[in-house]
Amino acid sequence: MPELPEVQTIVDDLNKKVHDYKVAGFWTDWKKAIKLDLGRFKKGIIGKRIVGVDRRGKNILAHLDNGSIMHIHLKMTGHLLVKSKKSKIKSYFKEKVNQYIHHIWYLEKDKKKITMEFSDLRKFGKIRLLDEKGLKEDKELGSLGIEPLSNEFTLKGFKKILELKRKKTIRDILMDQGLIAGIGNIYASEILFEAGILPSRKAEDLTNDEKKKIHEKIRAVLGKAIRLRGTSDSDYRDTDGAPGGFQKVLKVYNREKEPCQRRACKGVVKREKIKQRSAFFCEGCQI
DNA sequence: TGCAGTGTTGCTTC
DNA sequence: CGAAGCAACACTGC
Repeated sequence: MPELPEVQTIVDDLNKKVHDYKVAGFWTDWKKAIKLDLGRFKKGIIGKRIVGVDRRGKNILAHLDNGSIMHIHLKMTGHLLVKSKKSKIKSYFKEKVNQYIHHIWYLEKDKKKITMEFSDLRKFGKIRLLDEKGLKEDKELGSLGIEPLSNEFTLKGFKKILELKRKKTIRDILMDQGLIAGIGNIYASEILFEAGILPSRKAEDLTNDEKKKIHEKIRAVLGKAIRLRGTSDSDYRDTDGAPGGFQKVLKVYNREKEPCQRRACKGVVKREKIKQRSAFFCEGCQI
């Protein structure tokens, strides 16, 4: 399940792999994922060059040379794989990812031909096409909150969010895309563990020191996860089909009943359903 | 065998 | 307005 670090890894790789490539063709067997008429979508992308890729929260934005933007959301099980004749498909990659490819972009630069393939087991992923104006006015992207790794995400700004949503739990706030963009279940769990704060704590009950700690850990955990190329706890893969590395250093997420990894803590990792979703935390050292 | 669980987000309902 | 529940899917695990 790609969250900010996974999407950032994909974006960085795409900038290396598909930059300046022209869309020569597009194939799909799951039209439902494309949020406009297929003919219009194809017409809008074919013949256009990809001039850059970036992201907003968990959303991938591929900019084309006519100013329009392909907006891709991988949702829970989406992968973007870039393949050339030369690229070696690793064995762990064949197991799963390949059989769920529902969309293929055929890309060309000079004589080089590659593909970008969207694998999506559960078919929740979606693809949109926006023009420059549409991007600015877009309701969906426009409603996203602050980028937690940007310079604008100051402690002061974070405190303001907590003040605004004082009745909500810190976990809900971290995962609310309209407040802070890009954090999902995995990183919310890990951030709160590192900060030593229980997910059920209400924003209004946090001390200044605790707020500062959480703010610090948001940036530290996301930063470290990007350096490790994301978390492949279940099925995330990068554009080579390779897993990330952060799952090896997860402290609480999906580690129910394991002893807490913090030195001197005799606690055990708990899993609790909070609003239909599992929260992972250590009873011993998160307060 | 069968059914709950899984996670992201938008839509519906109250 | 906000919160809660559910649907969009398909596979895993108990």
